[in-house]
Amino acid sequence: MEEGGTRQQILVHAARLFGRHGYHGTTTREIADAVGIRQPSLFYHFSAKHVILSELVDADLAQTFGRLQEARALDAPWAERFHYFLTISSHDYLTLPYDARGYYSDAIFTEPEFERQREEISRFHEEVRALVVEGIRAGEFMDVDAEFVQRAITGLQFEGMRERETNASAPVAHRPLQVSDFILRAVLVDPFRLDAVRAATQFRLDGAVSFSQ
Amino acid sequence: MEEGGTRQQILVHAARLFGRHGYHGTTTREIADAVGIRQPSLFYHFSAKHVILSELVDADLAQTFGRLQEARALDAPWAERFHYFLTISSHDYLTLPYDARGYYSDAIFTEPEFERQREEISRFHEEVRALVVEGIRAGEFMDVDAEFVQRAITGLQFEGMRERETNASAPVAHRPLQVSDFILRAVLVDPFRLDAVRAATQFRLDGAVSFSQ
DNA sequence: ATTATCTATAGATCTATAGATAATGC
DNA sequence: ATTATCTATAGATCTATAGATAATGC
Repeated sequence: MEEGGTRQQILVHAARLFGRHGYHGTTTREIADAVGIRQPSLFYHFSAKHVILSELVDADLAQTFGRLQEARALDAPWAERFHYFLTISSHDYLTLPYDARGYYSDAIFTEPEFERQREEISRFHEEVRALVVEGIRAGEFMDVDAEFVQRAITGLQFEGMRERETNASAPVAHRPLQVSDFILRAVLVDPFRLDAVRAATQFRLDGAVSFSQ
Repeated sequence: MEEGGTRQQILVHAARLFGRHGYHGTTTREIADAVGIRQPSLFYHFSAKHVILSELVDADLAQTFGRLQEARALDAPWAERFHYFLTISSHDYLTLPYDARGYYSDAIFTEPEFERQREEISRFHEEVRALVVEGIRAGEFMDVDAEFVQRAITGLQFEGMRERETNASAPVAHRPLQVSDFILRAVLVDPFRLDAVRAATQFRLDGAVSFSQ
């Protein structure tokens, strides 16, 4: 085997290009040029163009699902679990070698070849909403519309990703905490709990990841 | 003259298709089919495909810029001006005959033929950030990162738009207030001011537009 | 004459396949 | 023999133009 080299380069460059110009706005020739091979050579590594995007999305979803379960399993108030999930998942995709999420903003998942991804994304959103509902039931969150909050998270994370693409010099180090702080402050029954909640997340991440803020 | 009919239909259907499949994911044939004319007949009304998107974006930007200036000119605390702007502009694009914003999510504005739009969007974002900074200076808003807030707004509004497309039965009537409430609560130094701020917006809109909430 | 459509098609892509070629490993 | 590339190209688009046609208005 000893793959890695070219195959990984294709994924990295495809992710960047899909993020910048959309799936349909990126040609297989452009990806190949970026990698430094001829266009047909792509098809030795991937059977079709859509398989490249599928693989990127699958990897991203698997990681994010894992983070969600990790956060849910914490023995802590729902606000802390939610804040932790938002911080760690934002951090994840801001530090990936390629930019996930950039390609989510394309309205690509309406197409039949991405049906599986569409279903998984929808299952993921369901689980995020369930987390919000737990917080509401526990009396920690306002009686917000869970779907709205889930959409707000998606919107914020997409924008965070886009920033990374459009503004290379952006100080992304404290973005993950900004995302989670922003959302928690908007939903907490007692917004002044935020400092303590953030401190708990920072404590959990200490050693593993370091944030400036 | 007596245009209107076909030309307007092209704009409406193109907007819907661009929103659903992206600019590059939509062909001129699909637009024409939706309108009920042959593909080349599009070019009698628009000199090129990109002119259709340009016109849609221009109309949307002009309206939103107008709303921003209307809000800035209010004789009221910055929190109220900001809340009013967010509510009215969200309401605008949720009630348009076609879905603006859907096509913003495509990473289309990196292409040279949309340079003017890119510049105007960037000028618009600058003005939004300026509004946030005024609120911070006045001591009404937390010392948040204005760029982050501006991006949060963009993200939330994109998602609101996407909801409209993917979920036809969604109760969008109260979405505008949800967007503005969510953001204000996240940035207000005193989150408990929100009820009064929202009431001021509702009073301003009374008669003009009606919200359920 | 003007307006709005149509058919036919040029010319430029774009994805994917076929089959050759070179390098490496047994 | 296997792995990874290449050249050449088929076949399917996709945008846009050329020029014909029908309907309306003077």
